[in-house]
Amino acid sequence: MFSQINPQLIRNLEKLGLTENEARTYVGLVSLREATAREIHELTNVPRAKIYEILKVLAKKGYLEVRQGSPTYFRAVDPKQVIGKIKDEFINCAIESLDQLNELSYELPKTSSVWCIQSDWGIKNRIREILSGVKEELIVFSSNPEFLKEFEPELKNLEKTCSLILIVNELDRFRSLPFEFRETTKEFTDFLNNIVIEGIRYDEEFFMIADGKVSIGVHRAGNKREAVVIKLPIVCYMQKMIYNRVLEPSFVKKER
Amino acid sequence: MFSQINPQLIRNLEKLGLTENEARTYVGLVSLREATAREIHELTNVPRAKIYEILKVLAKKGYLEVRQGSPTYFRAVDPKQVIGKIKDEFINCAIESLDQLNELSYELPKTSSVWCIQSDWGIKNRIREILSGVKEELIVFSSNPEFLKEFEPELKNLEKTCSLILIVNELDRFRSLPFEFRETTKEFTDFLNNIVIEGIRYDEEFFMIADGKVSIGVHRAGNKREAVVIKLPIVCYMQKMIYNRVLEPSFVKKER
DNA sequence: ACATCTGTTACCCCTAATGTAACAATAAAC
DNA sequence: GTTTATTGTTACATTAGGGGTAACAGATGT
Repeated sequence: MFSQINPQLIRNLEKLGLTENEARTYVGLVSLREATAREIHELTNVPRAKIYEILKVLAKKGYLEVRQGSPTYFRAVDPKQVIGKIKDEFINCAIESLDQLNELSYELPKTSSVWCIQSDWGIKNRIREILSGVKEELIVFSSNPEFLKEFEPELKNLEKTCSLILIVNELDRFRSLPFEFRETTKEFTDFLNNIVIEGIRYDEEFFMIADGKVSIGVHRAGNKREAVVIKLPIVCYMQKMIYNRVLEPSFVKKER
Repeated sequence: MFSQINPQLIRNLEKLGLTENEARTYVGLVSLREATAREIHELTNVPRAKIYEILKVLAKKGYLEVRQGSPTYFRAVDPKQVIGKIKDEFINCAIESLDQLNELSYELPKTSSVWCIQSDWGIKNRIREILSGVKEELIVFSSNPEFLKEFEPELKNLEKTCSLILIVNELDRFRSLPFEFRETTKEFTDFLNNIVIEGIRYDEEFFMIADGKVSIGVHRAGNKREAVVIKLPIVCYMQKMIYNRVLEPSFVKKER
C-alpha cells in the first residue's frame, strides 16, 4: 500500500532542524510503528544505503529505539515526546539568545529620523509600537479596512485616553468596524490613488500621526508593501497640517 | 573599539534558523544600533561584498529597518520582537507537525518485544513512561544515586499506590533519598560490576521490573549509556526470580 | 550450492553559504 | 574640473553538507 507521505509534514520537520532524509525516515517509522531498514526505505524512498546512518543518528538523538538482530528492527518514539523535546531545546536557545542580545546594552533607539520597513510583520510591529506610545492625539487615515481591523483592539483602547481621529476614503467599506469615521472627499481619494513617481504607482494604504511627533505611512509600490517612519517633528507638523486641511468642513463629508 | 562578538550567540542564532553571516550582521547591528553597511562589515568581518544582500534579506524578514541614502543606514529591530517572532513561527510549526504526525493513526505500540535505547534523554523518557503505567508492583535496582534521584517524584507517588521495592548496592550512597532501601550483598554487587562480554565491560546502573511484565535495564558499555527494554513476560518473570533471590533473607542485609 | 538480504563503503552530484576580486556609479576632496 | 575615495554590484572560486547510485562482503535462508 502506498501510504503517501505528507510533503508539508516533511518541510515542517525540516524547519524543526531535521534533514529531509531524517524527516522522511522518522515519519515513515511513525507510520509503520515498527519496521526494518528495508521497510522504511520502501515506504519513504530514502536510499537504502543512507538509511542506516540516518537511523543511527535518530537513535542517538533519542527519536527512535532499536532492536538488534538480523534484520535490526526500529521503533519510533511517541511524536509528542520527540516534538516536545525539540521544542524545549529551541525555546531554551531562543531565551539564551535574547539574553545575550540584551547584554549588548541595547536600548530602543530614539533617533529622530527616517526609516523604511520592508516586511509586513515589521510594519505591523512598528505600528503597534507607535500606538503603545501615544499620549494625547492620534490621527489615522486608512483606505484598507482589513489592514485597519488588525489594530482594532489597540485603537479601541486609545479611544478612551486620547483624541482619536479616524479618516477613511469610503465610509461604506468600514461599516463593520466599531468606530466613528470621517470621510475624505473623492478629490482627496483620487489624489492618493494616483501618486506615480518614476513610473511606479504608490497606493497609500494607511497613514498615522502620533502626538504630532511620529508618523508612519504604509503604501504599496508595485506589488510590494512598504512603510516609512518619520520622526522629524517638522515633517510631521506639515503632514498634520495637510490632514487637518482634509478635515476642514468644506473638504470633509461627515457621516450621513 | 573591538567589541568582540560572542560566538556562542552566533551559534544560537544559527540554531534559530539564521545563517552565520546573517547572525553576525544582525548582532553587529544590534551592537551599533544604527549603522552603514561598512560599519557593520568592520565590526563583524562579514565580507563587505556580502553585507548588502544579507541586509536585504534581513530587512525583508523584518529584522531591521532601512533609511535610504548614500550611504544607506540600517537599524536593528528590538531583539525581543525579532526573537519573539522566530519563536512563534517555530512553535506553530511544531504544533502543526505534531498534529500531522498524530494523524498517521499512531498509537503507542504495545508490541511485546525487546528494544534498545541509545540516548540519555530517550532512556529517561522511557523510564517515565513505564513508571506511569505501573499498577501493582515495582522492583527497582540502582547503583547510581544521581540517576535514581531523577525519578524521585514519580517513585514517591508510586509508593502510595503500589508495592515498591528499592534495591541498592551501597546504602550509604543513597542516604539523601527519602526511601527505604534494601541492600544487596557484596557478592551480588561484584557480580553486577564485572559483567564483561567480548572485552566490553557492562556497568549496570539501573534496573526496573514493572508489574512483572516490563523490564528496563540501563547500563554503560564502554563509555556510552544504553538501555534495554524487555516486554516478554517470560524474561521478566525470570529476572524477577533473580531479584527475588537477591532479596532472600540469607542474601540481603536489611537496613541496620 | 545458490540466491537473497543486510549492512557498509566508496563514489558522484548538487546546492547553499562563504570568501575574494574586480568594476561602475556615486560622493567627496582637492 | 579633475582626482580620489566610497558605495553598491557582479562574477567567480571554494567549501561543506546533504542527497543519490553502485558495488561489495557477510549473514540468512532455500
